[in-house]
Amino acid sequence: MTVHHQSGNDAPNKERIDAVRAFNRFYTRQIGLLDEGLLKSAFSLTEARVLYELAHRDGLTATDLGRDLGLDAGYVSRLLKKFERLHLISRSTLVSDARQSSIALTQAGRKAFAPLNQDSHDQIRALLDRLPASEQDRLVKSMQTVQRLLGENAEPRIPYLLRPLQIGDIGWITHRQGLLYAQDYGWDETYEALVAEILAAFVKSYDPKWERSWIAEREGEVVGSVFVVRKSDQVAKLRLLYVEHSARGLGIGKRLVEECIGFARAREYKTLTLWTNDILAAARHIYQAAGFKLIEEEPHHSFGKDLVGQNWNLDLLSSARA
Amino acid sequence: MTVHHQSGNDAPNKERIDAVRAFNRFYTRQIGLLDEGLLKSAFSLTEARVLYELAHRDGLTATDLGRDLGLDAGYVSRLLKKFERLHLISRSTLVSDARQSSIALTQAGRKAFAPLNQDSHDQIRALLDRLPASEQDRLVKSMQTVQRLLGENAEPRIPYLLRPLQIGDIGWITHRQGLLYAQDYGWDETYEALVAEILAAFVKSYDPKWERSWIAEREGEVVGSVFVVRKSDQVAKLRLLYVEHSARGLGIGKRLVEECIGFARAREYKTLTLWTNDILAAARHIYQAAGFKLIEEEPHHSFGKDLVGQNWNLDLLSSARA
DNA sequence: ATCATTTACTTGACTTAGTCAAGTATCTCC
DNA sequence: GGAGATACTTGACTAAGTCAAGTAAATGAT
Repeated sequence: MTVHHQSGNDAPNKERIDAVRAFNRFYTRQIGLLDEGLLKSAFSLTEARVLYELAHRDGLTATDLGRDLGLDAGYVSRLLKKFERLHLISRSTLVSDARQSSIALTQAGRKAFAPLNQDSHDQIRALLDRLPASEQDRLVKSMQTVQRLLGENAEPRIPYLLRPLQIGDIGWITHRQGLLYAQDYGWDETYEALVAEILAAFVKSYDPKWERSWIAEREGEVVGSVFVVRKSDQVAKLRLLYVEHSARGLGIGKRLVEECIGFARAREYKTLTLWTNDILAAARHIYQAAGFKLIEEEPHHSFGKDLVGQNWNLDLLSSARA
Repeated sequence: MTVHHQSGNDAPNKERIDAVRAFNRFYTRQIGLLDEGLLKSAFSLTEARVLYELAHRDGLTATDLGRDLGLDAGYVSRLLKKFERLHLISRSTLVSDARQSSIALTQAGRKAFAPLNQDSHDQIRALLDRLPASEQDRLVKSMQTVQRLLGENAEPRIPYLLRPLQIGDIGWITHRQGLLYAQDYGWDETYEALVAEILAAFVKSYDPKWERSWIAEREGEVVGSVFVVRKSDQVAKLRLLYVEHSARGLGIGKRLVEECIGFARAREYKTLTLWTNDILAAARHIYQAAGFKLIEEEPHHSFGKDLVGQNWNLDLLSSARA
């Protein structure tokens, strides 16, 4: 929870490295324990891993197996030969490449794999059973985070999605904005309080016909948000736009602002206005690109800093539609 | 972020089990990859693990090693014999038990272990280097969560600690209270908004001489909090007491209330008052035990529910000191 | 079209890491 | 003082995996 200003230095420090090493030792042992429980079967651990892959993916070749499980090619060859002898798999030479064949479990293969699979399933179930549901969720979430961060960094299928406000969001957004602006610009706790105040008022006086919020979610995590509130019949105000560092470059900020403009236009507001500070350069670029014009600037002392506040307006009547 | 009401059913569902199994497969491979990189050394993987243990812990016996690393006793015996032959370890029979001996790395042993250790360190460093610092932190945090949840559930050395408010806390507390009361009692988003409003006001008008907050932290995570605000010269008000489910039973609620009482007494308030709802039984027990008296009850409709609000007072002059 | 190179897989020969069971010395608990 | 447990050792063994050499097919450069 320590707030440290952005250092710009991403070098992994010793504590982090040691923590990862400690986890590796821990999990080596953990996997060892789980594997012990499965050793009574007729198959070795590696054989079971191969069967698992075959049961869950189609059209694998010997090379695929070796690569994905980290096995020696010769060893894979022998394993497959053994499986073939036991009629657990069938191979069909690929038409595209006569050297390779596509390997599939036979009916007998599936039957042999089933108890193995069940044992492993039961074992993990027993492991989870020791924890209450909320902790099970935390465990799974943490594992997925580890996997995503260490994995091939494949971009998620859906880069992000927008959804309306849910319970827990306004606290979360307050928390993140409070920390973010403290880290990036050294703002003090009064900014977080301001966010809390604005969001509390938004919920309390929420008028669904004239006001709206968008939460950007990525892989189940909130990575940005924006709010539109009614100032008058004619004027809507865009508030509290933010995007997490980790989700920048995906066009989320632009998209959020576009949603606001579209909503304001649909509700036939004449003007969309917003207040921001000149140091927030990334946001300013988005506003400018969307057609907002700077109306006035004024220095002020807030959040423990000397800042320059800016009011920007978008004329919804004259501005061209996207 | 889905809010589901407490089901009371902790049975691990299929998705969770599958997610854990997926993680195990992933990490088996991950460890395999890391191990490959270390195989050029003169020591086998298991030998390296044994050396690591010996380098980091004192007074180990052969049995300790076998148990902690999951190795066969005979195999450990042979490994140690080999290390002894190479003068990497020395054994000294325990005075308490002539069958066992305490094993320690010799100077030569440390020297042999150093490059292994460095390689492993460098490898993890390279792994982390691919991630920005913020993601490195998330990785480490997630790993620690996994380790804690799957580990021996050893109670942390320090069960919890109290600290003052920091940036990010009020948002976090709003988030957690919003979700907690939605899950447990079905309260709607207006409760979260109320929390946000109260906390925003607390920060904005904070008077350090007369007001205070306590955040309970456990293993780096916020697990509870309470606030005392000034109502008048004579009267202080305790607000927003909560403790996470995962941290209940540690006496944190009681301790937080005691801190409030101690503070109110030290500031020579005459009365400590609080408002709560009758369904919050756990909190009520704490207040009663601390000497609070129920002053009045009143039904009200808030947070989407019919509730019974209660005002409780503690007379700080007449009540006995703890 | 041809030939060198690479890739996919196979096979024989081998080693290593680990298991199992039987045995000795010592300790613990009645 | 003796039955049983524990800490380690040792001999006999084998499953698991490696390495290198080889074949057949595909690929890429001329």
